[in-house]
Amino acid sequence: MVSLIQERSRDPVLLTWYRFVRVLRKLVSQMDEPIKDLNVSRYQFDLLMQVAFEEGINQQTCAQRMNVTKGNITQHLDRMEKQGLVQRQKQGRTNCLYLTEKGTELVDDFMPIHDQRVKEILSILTQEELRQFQSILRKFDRKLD
Amino acid sequence: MVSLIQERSRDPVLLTWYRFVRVLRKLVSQMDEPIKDLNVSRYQFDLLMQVAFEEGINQQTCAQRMNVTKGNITQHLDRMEKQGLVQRQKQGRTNCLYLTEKGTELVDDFMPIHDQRVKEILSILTQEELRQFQSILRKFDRKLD
DNA sequence: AGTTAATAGTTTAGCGCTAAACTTTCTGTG
DNA sequence: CACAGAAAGTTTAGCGCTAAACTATTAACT
Repeated sequence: MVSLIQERSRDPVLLTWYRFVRVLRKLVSQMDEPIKDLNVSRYQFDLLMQVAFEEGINQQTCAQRMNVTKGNITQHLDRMEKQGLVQRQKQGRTNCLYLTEKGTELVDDFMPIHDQRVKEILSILTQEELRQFQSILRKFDRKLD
Repeated sequence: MVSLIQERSRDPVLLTWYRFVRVLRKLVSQMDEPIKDLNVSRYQFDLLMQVAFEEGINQQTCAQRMNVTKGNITQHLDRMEKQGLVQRQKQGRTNCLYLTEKGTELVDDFMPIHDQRVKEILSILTQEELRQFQSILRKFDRKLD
């Protein structure tokens, strides 16, 4: 048994998988750092960006675009509404979402920092590697539907 | 402002980032599926694999190898010990971890299925792409320390 | 119009994870 | 030897996420 497990631990495909999981965890936590200072998480910021991109968007659409459940959106909005970043406007059964002034300010201030951070991390790849990376991700993306 | 945001939404580097985050979420949830049937999560299974790989390993080492906090390991072990999959053996201030019979059985039964699943997902990449992917991940891995 | 379906949102229980404060045990140095 | 500090584990508060059951509104069909 032991030898089987040790053999397994040298399998390049499995090693790639574990590295993938590990790298993502690191990447995401790196991304979170600068946002913590503003008392807004990366997830909340992404949500804010959705609303900034399309004012009046509803929660369902947000959930679909961010690939999360609508329950999750509800929870984040609860907190963000309390923080005065965003507003729900009930229209029948749907909620239309709008940025408050404070929310708009935060997006304006932080978007460049956020983007800079992403680019800084991805800048370790060459043009060619970035192209390869995109193509690989697209493949996964298509496969996993 | 709107035009700036819309311009941003076409930036290839940012698009790559968002795709990366999205793809990982999908990949991880795919990986979880077959494990759910056995009442063991992927994380618990990975932990089980650590113990199988090195019987008598301690929690701290597990935490380091899995890139998680030791508090997290404590929590998982609590549940897994209740399920009778693993045993703690206190030795001074450290806990030595051992698989129970049930735990060993689960590893034996499930390891091939788990590995098959990983390989199936990664098999959409060509040899060349897998090589590229590994090299890209290694770069991130080194950068993020 | 009245009943059935689907759709939007909320709630709740629970897993996964962290950070930070807290025991307990082990060094190491004067 | 004693006492400071490091190291291993535990606890707790809290965020991020899901699934599933729930409410409320709208659509659709006869």
